[in-house]
Amino acid sequence: MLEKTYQPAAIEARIHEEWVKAEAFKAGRPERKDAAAYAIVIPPPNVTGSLHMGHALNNTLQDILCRFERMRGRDVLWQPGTDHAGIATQMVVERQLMERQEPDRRKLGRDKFLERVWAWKAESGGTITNQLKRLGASCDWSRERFTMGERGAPDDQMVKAVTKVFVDLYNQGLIYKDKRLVNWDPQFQSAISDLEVEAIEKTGTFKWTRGDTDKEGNPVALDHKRLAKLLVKEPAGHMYYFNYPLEGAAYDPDKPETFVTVATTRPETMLGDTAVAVHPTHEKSRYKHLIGKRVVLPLTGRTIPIVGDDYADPEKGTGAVKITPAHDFNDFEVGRRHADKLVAPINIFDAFAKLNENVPETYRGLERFQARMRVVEDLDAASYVAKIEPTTHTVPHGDRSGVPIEPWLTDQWYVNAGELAKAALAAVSSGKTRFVPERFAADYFRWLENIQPWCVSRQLWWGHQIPAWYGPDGQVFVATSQDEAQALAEKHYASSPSPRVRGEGRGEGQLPVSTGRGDEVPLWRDPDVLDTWFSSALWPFSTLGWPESTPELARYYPTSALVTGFDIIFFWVARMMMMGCHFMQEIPFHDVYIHGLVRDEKGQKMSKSKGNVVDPLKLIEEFGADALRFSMAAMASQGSDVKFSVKRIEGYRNFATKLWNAARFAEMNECVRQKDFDPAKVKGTLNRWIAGEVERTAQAVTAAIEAYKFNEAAGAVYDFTWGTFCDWYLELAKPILNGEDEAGKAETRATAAWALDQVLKLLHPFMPFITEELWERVVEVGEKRTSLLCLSPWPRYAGLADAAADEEIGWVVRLVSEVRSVRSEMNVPAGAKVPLVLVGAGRAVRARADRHGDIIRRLARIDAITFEAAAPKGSAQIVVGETTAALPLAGVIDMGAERTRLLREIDKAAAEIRKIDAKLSNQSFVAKAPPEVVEENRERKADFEAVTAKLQAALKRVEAA
RNA sequence: GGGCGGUUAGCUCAGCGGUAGAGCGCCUCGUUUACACCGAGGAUGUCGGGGGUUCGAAACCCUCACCGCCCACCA
Repeated sequence: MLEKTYQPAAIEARIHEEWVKAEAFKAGRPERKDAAAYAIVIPPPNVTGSLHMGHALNNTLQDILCRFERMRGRDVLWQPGTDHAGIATQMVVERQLMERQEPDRRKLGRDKFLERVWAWKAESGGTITNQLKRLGASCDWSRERFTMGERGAPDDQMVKAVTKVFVDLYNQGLIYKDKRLVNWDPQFQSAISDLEVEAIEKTGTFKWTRGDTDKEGNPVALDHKRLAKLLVKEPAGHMYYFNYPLEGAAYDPDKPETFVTVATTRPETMLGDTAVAVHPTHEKSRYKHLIGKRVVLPLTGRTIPIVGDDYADPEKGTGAVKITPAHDFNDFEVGRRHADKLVAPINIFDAFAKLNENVPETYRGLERFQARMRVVEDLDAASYVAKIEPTTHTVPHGDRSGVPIEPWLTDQWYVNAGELAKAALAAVSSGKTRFVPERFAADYFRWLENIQPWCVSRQLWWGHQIPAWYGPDGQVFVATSQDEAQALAEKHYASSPSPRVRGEGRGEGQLPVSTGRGDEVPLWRDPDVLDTWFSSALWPFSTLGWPESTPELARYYPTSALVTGFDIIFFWVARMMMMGCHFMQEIPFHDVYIHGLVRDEKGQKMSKSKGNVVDPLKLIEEFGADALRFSMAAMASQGSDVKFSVKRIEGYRNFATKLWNAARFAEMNECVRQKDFDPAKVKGTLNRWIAGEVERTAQAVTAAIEAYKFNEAAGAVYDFTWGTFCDWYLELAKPILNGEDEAGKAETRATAAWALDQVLKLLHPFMPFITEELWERVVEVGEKRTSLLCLSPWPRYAGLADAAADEEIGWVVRLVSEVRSVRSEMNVPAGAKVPLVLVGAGRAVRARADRHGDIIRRLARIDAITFEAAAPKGSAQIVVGETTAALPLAGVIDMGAERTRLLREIDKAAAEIRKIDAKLSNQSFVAKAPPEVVEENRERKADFEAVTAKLQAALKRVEAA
């Protein structure tokens, strides 16, 4: 006997055990070896992370697809795994060191530090996969992969994949080392990619202009103290105007012909200026006559040229722009164009963004915003500051560190993304890979079409170390292993003169390499690691065994679908497309389904700092995994964000209980499954009707999942389960199940059991635990069922719909509903049984009423049904299609109220008729609208007219009484 | 600056050319043996504003307003 309510906690754990024991989710189950394959690779969560609502949404949707396809008989691989998440994980461990007051990573050294990270991974690495299991994720857990492979195993296949991709791309000229400006994160002291930069808007408040006077007319000096205070609090948000004196002119701030004014939001960078640019030809370019002259760069003693360059916009700032090639992306390009006239870019910062030895001694070692203050003060002291204005501008910040990034000139490794993007673009424009919803393809195109070289080296320790070794002369040897690098180096140095040792290299793990001339040179390995997304980009094929050519790769690649959030289309989807197309010569997936973000009730992004994070595990504990999953599916309408709602989850918990009780009802009424039950062969009207409804629902759910319309699929199965199966079918079945007609009872029991099974199946992708439990516990001809629901076939029916049954049950439902409605409106006590008179019923209606008399009596709380030619006096009257039903309630109800009610009904019908008439009397509607629409309107009008006639008759009776 | 999305019942959202919907909340009633995590009934909308296309617009087009997101060289 089933308990009264569904208790998820214990059941979920046990059901999960059963799935595992049966290896239900294992890809390549022998009985499916001839079935079509269906594969999804999981977006690998951070290995040391824990489940958040975004994961819950993402994995629920994937699991719905996988379970659905598995039930449709396909050989499903849902490939699980985790990501090493370079920066994020390294940050966590560094913070741990700090909190425990242990030596920082630099003091610890690389090896010891990495040991700590691996230890942390070992400690917390299982958390998220266990949480995914709690959610019910039907991954093939035996195939779990980690982007970094096994610890200390350079031969690990996941590591080999990364190394091979790097080496191959290098040998193909698609990876190269370059000295150019990168986004430097001074917090991590690492380069980051363009995508990891977030533009944050800043607005200042400080305002000062040379020549300002106070009330007494005295000039107001720049308040250094106030400025300094402000700069500490908010370093950005101001535009500074500086005068650069013309070389040879006697500088006078009051004589504009003696200087050029430049504007900047980053004053400290002036120490690295190598030019001033003005527009060479534009009519509004007020400085163009100065091209070729030089200005004295204050504070430095250097002079720099004024160059003509289109980049200088006469409409912006002062029309003259200072050029700092080492610290600004545009300036770098300008500097490059005028390299013949300029000194080399002057790098003024070190890795911490403190001023380095390239600036005058007095500024060295200053942190960049202190430097900003000092520079402004010193410039002002010499009257070079023209004005300071508050401005609103966007300042690039590191998305993880949260500090302003500094464009910095360094050597980094780059992937020629422009080249790789070609195939990735073609795959989507040709339709081989499809975005759902389609509009996300536009973002994908826009980004890939304008893609910049991808900086893949990171100055971190946690990650795949770049497989490049350097000789003392800086010669690079890119190789899949140290041995191979040594061999390359030996070959190289055997044929070229012994390199002179330049500097001492970067000193790590130096390897001796024989030159073949009896001496040795040291090799050292590049200490940098690869961007985490570099290894994630290989995920669809690395997890399947690449670079080996494995059976899994042959069977499951390209994968069927990818399910992910829009926030990582660029980071991940586009890069998988690039790498997949390049290395596999084949797209990594056919469909990319993009879902939204999970937000809090107010629509805010969930974040730890806001404290509005909801823990899905808590929700699972409180409401069950099924309720959480169902609410995710029901709220996941295509392309829109999901606003989390506890009420909603609670509602679906109630839904689970409802289902549970429907099963309980079936059990109590001995609705036992019959082995060879055929829904096409049932005789009873009610049973024929529910069979048709099952078919319709199965088709709707199937179509919706196929179209990735998860909310529609969830809605269809919800409505059917609650609104059709529970509210009507089971209620209508009660009189039969309690009745004397043994044959009808037997058929209804069998049909109810069958229909419940279909509900369990249709619901299983959404609510796997409760459905699997009920599948097992509702007995089959007295014996326990041993099959698993998750592997049982998906409902596929055709031809069960029966129009006559639909019509008849529809009539019963409407009659019952109307009677209930009138009773309620007329304040008939809920417990009172009243008689029902069917007025002027023909043979067909009589037969119907006889067939379903028990049902009508029970559900509408009627004591007797009789047939009369006219409604008895003092009746409430109801029009149901062609039938007029009367409730003789003289003395019980207020006939005045009944009159009002009828008038209201008549008004409603009249309003509808007016609307339809307006259409039908419109010539062009009749002429131009599709005939079936016109016909439909005519029918509707006729129906309303018939109803009105009956209502009028009813009204007459009431008024006569 | 460019682009995308949103604005529908008190709240959260579906619907996206042919009769305005759901869940929650609200009101009334209910010990009817599956379920009060329930049942029955009910109220509630000039579908953001303004134009247009169409026989017909919540839906398509234009425009405005507001909200959100993404991209963009911090003069």
